[in-house]
Amino acid sequence: MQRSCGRRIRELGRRQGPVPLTYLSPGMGGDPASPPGPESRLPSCPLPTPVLSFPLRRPESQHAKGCLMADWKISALLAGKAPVGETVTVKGWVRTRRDSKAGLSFVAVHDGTAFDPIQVVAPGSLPNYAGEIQRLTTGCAVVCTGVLAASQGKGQSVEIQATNIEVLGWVEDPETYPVQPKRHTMEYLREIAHLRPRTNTFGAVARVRNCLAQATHRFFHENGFYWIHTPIITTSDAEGAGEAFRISTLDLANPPRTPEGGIDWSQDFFGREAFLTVSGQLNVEAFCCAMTRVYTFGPTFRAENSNTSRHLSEFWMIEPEIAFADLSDDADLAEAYLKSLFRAVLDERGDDMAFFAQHVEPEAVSRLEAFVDTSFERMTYTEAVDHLGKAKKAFEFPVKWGMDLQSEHERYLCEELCKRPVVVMDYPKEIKAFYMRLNDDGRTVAAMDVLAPGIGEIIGGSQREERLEVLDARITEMGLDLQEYWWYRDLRKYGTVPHAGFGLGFDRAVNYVTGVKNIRDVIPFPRAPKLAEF
RNA sequence: UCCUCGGUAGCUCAAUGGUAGAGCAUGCGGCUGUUAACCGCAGGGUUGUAGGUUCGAGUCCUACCCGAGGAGCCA
Repeated sequence: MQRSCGRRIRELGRRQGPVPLTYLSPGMGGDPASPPGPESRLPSCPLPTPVLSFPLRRPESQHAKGCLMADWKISALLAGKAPVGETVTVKGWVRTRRDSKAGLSFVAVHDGTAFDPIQVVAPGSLPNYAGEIQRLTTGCAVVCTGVLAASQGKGQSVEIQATNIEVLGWVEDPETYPVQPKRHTMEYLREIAHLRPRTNTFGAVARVRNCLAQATHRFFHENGFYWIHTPIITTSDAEGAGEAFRISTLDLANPPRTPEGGIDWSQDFFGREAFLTVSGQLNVEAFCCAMTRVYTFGPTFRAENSNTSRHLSEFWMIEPEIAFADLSDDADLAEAYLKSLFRAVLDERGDDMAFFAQHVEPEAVSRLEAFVDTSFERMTYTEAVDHLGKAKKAFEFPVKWGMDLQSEHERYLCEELCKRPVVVMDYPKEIKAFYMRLNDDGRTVAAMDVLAPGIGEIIGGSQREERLEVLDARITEMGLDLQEYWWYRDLRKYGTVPHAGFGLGFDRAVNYVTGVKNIRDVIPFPRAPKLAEF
């Protein structure tokens, strides 16, 4: 069933015709326009080589050149991609060293390509054994060459019988090297954000995060979406999505003034006030109303003084937008997308997920498996309020129609009442943004929140108001300036169509998948109030 | 930003208002195809910061800084 990349590209080029509102899972391939079957499956191209070198070199080609060694990814060696007896070289960092005075040392080396390190057996006969090998400590950078062998000990299938170990980088003061081969708290690791990628926990988080990002692009690509690079800098601060960071090149100590005494922004870099984006949605709607299926995936900035385990000042958001679609289509998309993400992690990062299940969150794997197999519960806001009113649980805040749901209410719905992800739809218009489509009842809008057990609101979305006169009324009603939205309103003047979309907090998705509780521990270098050291 | 709890060795944590300690890590020695190895010895401290109460403060009080949990804002 393996197919060449070239043939696959030709086949993709042939695809035409309508794309129905059904969603494929990444890796499953398949053309929705044709009946499902083996022929429609398009396996993704296998990664071409287990070696780490770039440009890519296969071990065989090196042999052909008379070279006896090749650089291997540790993940490939642990996966049995190299034959026992092969001479291999790995490059990485020491996790632990255990000595045997009988004349050998065991060095666990990791290179970030897999959760597990590989065991390098260093015999006492190495010329630098006493001088260097026995001085190796956690964190040293090494190049190890030797013969791949079936392990004599327990705990690993293969190991490297070293014939040469070169130490490239020493740890200059092992006593104060912050990463020790022991359990560290996440709070401590956060203070050494430049070194925490070397820990097994954060390495696993980084690989899972990458897997989710790749799976995101794969899902949208395979379903006919275009990735739109919406701007980071915006001149609109009235998007209703929270406080924005101002950007300016004016001299803060001595800014130009208007006659009235205010700051004269017309002399600033962009000739007007400018901010970091709080959402790419409004911009991506312009491309949606031209290209049908689009999405953004990039950083987003909020200047809120939020000190919680769920908020960052700089975070990554994914915002798909689909034309000729309503709220129900939007919910379908959210469900298909989330399931494809989690399926990818289960398929591709079993080693890391096993670690999370063992040490971080016992349910990490089982709840993802359940997630991809069960459909989301769906209910209207009005039904949700009903359920909450009948709940035997005592809430700190009373439930009343018209009020926004509190965290405790959302948790009850998905964790206790339904025990699965829940999509709550059709909220009172007073508590939602101006661009959400007014329902026929006149008092609710076509908004939805996806609530996931253990993480809360992971997706917020809506059908957009495509009727100009209704949109204008909502903008005015909420005290906003019509003129500020002139180009957004143009989209309704010229060939308007029903469309919908949502925003997924990417970092929150990583929280959910890994079971890591704090959002500051699933992003490489977190930014939050009073936190921008690295 | 609000409420609650916390900050002691490189890390994780003990210590009734009365001599600051353990495990791990590090160094040295011992032992072993080891598995966060194990055994022995050693070094390692302005108890978050600044004040205050007291004969005496890690411990009590005040302010500030930092962290955690919860809340608000939201993704």
